[in-house]
Amino acid sequence: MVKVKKENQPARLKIIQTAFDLFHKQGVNATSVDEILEKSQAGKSQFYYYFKNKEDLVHSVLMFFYGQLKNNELPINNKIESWKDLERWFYNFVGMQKAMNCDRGCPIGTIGSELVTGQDLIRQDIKLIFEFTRNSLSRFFHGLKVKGELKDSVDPDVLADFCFTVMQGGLLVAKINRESDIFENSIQQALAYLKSLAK
Amino acid sequence: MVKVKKENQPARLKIIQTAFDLFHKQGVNATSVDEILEKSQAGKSQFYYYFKNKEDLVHSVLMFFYGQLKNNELPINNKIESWKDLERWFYNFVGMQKAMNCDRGCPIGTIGSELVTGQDLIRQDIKLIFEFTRNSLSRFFHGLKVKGELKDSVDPDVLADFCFTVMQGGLLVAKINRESDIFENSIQQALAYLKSLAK
Amino acid sequence: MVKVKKENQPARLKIIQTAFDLFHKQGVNATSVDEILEKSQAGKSQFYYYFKNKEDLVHSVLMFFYGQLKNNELPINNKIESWKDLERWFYNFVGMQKAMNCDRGCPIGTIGSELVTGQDLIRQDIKLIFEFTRNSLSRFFHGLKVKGELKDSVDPDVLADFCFTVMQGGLLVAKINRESDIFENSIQQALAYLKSLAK
Amino acid sequence: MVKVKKENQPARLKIIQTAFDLFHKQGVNATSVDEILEKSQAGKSQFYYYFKNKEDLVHSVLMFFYGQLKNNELPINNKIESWKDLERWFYNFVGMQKAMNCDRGCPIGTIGSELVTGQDLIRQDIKLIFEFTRNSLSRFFHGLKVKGELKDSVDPDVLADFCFTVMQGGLLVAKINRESDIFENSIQQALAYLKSLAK
DNA sequence: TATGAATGAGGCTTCATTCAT
DNA sequence: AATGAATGAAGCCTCATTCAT
Repeated sequence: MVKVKKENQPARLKIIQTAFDLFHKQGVNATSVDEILEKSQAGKSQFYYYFKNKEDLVHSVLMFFYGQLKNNELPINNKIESWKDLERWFYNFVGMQKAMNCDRGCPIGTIGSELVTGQDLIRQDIKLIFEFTRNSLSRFFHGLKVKGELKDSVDPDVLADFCFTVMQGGLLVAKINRESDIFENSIQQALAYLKSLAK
Repeated sequence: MVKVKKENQPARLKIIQTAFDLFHKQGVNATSVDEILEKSQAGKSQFYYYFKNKEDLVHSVLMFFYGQLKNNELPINNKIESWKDLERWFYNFVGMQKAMNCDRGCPIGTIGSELVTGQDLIRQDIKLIFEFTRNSLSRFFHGLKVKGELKDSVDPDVLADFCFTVMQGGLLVAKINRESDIFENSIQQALAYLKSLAK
Repeated sequence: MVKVKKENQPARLKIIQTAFDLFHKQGVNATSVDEILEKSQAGKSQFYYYFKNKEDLVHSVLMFFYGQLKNNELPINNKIESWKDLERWFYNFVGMQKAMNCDRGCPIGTIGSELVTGQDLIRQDIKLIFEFTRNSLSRFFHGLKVKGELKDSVDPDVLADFCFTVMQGGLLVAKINRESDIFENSIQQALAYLKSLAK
Repeated sequence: MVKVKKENQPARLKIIQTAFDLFHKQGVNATSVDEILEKSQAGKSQFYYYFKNKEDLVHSVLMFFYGQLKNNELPINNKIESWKDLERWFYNFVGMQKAMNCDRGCPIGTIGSELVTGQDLIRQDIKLIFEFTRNSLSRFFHGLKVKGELKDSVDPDVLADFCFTVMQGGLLVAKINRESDIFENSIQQALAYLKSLAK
């Protein structure tokens, strides 16, 4: 049987959560192990007890996020079952960003943006998370199609890609501009388009 | 007679170009001043003769890029005058990315993604570059509208925002995935939408 | 049981003692962290494990000195209880200086001389040390007065200030001249004056 | 015939005056050649045209000061001819220091405090300046003695040393404390003593 | 005289990581 | 399972000085 780690490792969890927040705020490269440990009130050697190295921490952070995503523990609606849900899905990102004064982008995209050739483990982690999200969208459009509520010509997966791209681009641009209007304009156009595909 | 300074500073130029390439490849934080100097074959203190500090270099890199952009010295078509041009504009990014094995994203977006609160100078630089690009798109849609070739309800600026967001999102996602299909799918949908707005 | 930390940090102590000696010899600004580490045989990063930065080291050095001063661990007699003690107190400085070929001044005054606006922590440290020394003198003169052995008109604190000033000036001038005769002449006059105040 | 340099070398003079001010404010070691040049609006190479190196600049600064001192171009009264003059001489230092918020000590003493073994040229320069000052005092006390206004037992040179020491000590302590009361108290005592030697 | 560009050593500090206990 | 101490490479930046013109 698998050990239930989380309950017995509060230090590990705290480190992961702190790291996630700092990575989100300032990226991986700008975040030192020391800063993570200081903010998570953990000792220097706890880190290397729980994680092989910094990259392993990034991996763990992503896996932790992925676990929360799958278990629906995040304030992201990945059960998209109606147009209303899709709208909510989009505007939820805007809302989260505004709640942070448009200071941050997508936590995963931020990490992904720093990827360089060779970081294949982390790349795979992010792809996994991205795919999960795209699948949520995909399922929605597939469902519409099955129900005959979408034009025959459209490919549900392609629509999911489109939504995902607008979301990522919007979050990045809003973070840079510290203003979400471009993001919101883009969402509005994307939704207008998608709805135009309804039958 | 006025001295033309830039032409007489090959070292400065070389540093900027090398830095631009390295920032594009691996981000600002992962690029050390030493690496830039080594790759640009410049002496250690040349750097601080020409630039106040690393941030000033980033600023200079962005201003250099902005200058090239304005002078049409980049392989980016910012004279968008037809739907064909718009398509080319979009697919140009795909092509550039593919030429680098989808190893990199937008050079400017990559720098922007690393921004943290307080880096206002660099933020302004990037906003300037982004605005210039959005203006190119905006002008095109404005032109269409003036000519009566666009539905009355649409706002040209909003369409520009939309295109820009798709471009940024697509570049980021393609870089992370090391594959451009999601980007291409998104472009395809974006173009389909935009053309649907034509009268 | 409470752990006694300082005893377990030989590296930290060694660094402080080495730094004190180098600061005394050549001042703070002329002493590099590297030199301190080399001479104290400590690894490069030991330093920043124990001290926040160079200024923190200066602070620690001064606090260490202050601790020694308070605990009477220095070859400075701060129990001045007789005119003989006062004489010894003065000539002790001459003796110490001569033992170093008049190569150095007051270790604390030397640090103080390099102070610039804004270095308030270190300034306070030095003021603390100076005050402690002036208090030793003050107590002596107060005692005399209480015993009726001092003219009524004199203020014991002012006499302490006077002694302290002569000491600081003498140490500085002797260091610069690499010769203590001016210092000794001044001590002689100071003592003559002070004794003339006795009843 | 000797060339009159000063009139023809405004840059050199400006550098020296700027350097003097910066050395006074923050010491020699904390003052970089670059800072001097920036503040004196001189080009990099003017410096090495006029001065062999930084040490030569310090030497030149001291010689410049010495020249001013000898020519009575400084707000320091070195014509001490009465007890009133002596008082003025002392309190003049207090006044100058207060005018700078007790931020600085003796410009020469500050440089002297940074001296290390081997800097013999500069040491000699400072000794020269100090001697000149002590001579001013000496002459006054000698004069008194000749006139029979001083007790027979006193040595005028020793009294000069005493005054000088109090002045140097006072300036240093006042700079460190950013307050001149200890200095003033010491002057008061010194004057009381000296006057007590009058016949 | 005067200039901007170049040099390279060395400054302070932070990094990710490992060791001994 | 956890600790503080240690490591050394590397980070950014400043220094005094010299060169070519």
